Amino acid sequence: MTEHDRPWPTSASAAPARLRSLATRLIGRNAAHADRISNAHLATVGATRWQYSTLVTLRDAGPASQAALSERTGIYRSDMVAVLNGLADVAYVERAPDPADRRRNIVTLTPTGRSHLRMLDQLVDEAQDDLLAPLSPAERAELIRSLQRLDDHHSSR
Amino acid sequence: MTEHDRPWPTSASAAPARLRSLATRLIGRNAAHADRISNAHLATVGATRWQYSTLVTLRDAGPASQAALSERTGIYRSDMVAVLNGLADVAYVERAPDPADRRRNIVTLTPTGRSHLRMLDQLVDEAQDDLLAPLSPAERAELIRSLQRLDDHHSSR
DNA sequence: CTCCACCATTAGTCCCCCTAACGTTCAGAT
DNA sequence: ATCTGAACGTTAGGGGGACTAATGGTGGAG
Repeated sequence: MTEHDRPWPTSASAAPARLRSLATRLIGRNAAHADRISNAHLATVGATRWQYSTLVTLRDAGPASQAALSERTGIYRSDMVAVLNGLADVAYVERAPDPADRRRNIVTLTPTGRSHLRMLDQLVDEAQDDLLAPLSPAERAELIRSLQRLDDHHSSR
Repeated sequence: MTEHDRPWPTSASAAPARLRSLATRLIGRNAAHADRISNAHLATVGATRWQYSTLVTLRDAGPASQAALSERTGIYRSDMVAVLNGLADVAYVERAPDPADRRRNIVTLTPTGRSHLRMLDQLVDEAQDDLLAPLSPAERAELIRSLQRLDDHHSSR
């Protein structure tokens, strides 16, 4: 109980065990690492994670409205506007009004955008490798599977 | 109604498989969940994660300077000032000048702060349980172990 | 004594998540 | 045919967390 009679450790710069084993804290810290790493890789060609998510979604699910892109990527529709502005400025994407519903824009991936995306795929793969470097392939798969289950559980609600 | 046959799928609100299996993305999304959950639990008694990290560090490693607390918690020295102001205002912590080095403040956990911390411990435990709900105990341990290895790897460098 | 390093503190930047509000357009009910 | 509610794209802005810069005070080494 009494600790007032002994001096405090002056060095010992490690976090206490209680903190080190907190899942909420570990995930937050690794998210910071992950952001730093993937931003660094994508920045080498002037791209961002938001742009990548959007382009991938267009390639995989085809042309879509901005609202659909928002929902699929998780990017807010307010922010999606700026992302698409950036992508349209360099012609990776085309925005055209939907003839069937004039509230909508139909966003389409251009051939230029598609080939640019292939480069981004590589950069993103490198980022995954950097982040997961300490883990074996089996451990990586297991980690991803667990994280997917957590995300599904908390997203569905 | 007259949906015709549009070339793009109108429903299908799920993210593409490529995105769903990206570790960098999964960690980021789960970090958002984790932040939301632990903030919600701690907010029930008006506490924050920064306060909790600081109090735990004081309990586990004893009184320390603000710089030491910064290094151990990962909270920036600039932000630590405000955290300690808040904790000192409610007397969970005491700040006293170090007689041996007058640049330093010696921060000490008060008895009141110690008992408050026991309540926070419970709230944080509940947050861990909420976050990891879909996983078995073994899976939780495995996940935490992997995340620790990732964090150690990226922090050391 | 001087120079450099460290300490606590203030102020402010940047990015990301999220809300609010607006005008437009659609669809369903009256 | 009109009214009402909702969805769409867009603009503007708040708020939190990570981080930088600059300052005044202090300590240690040469």
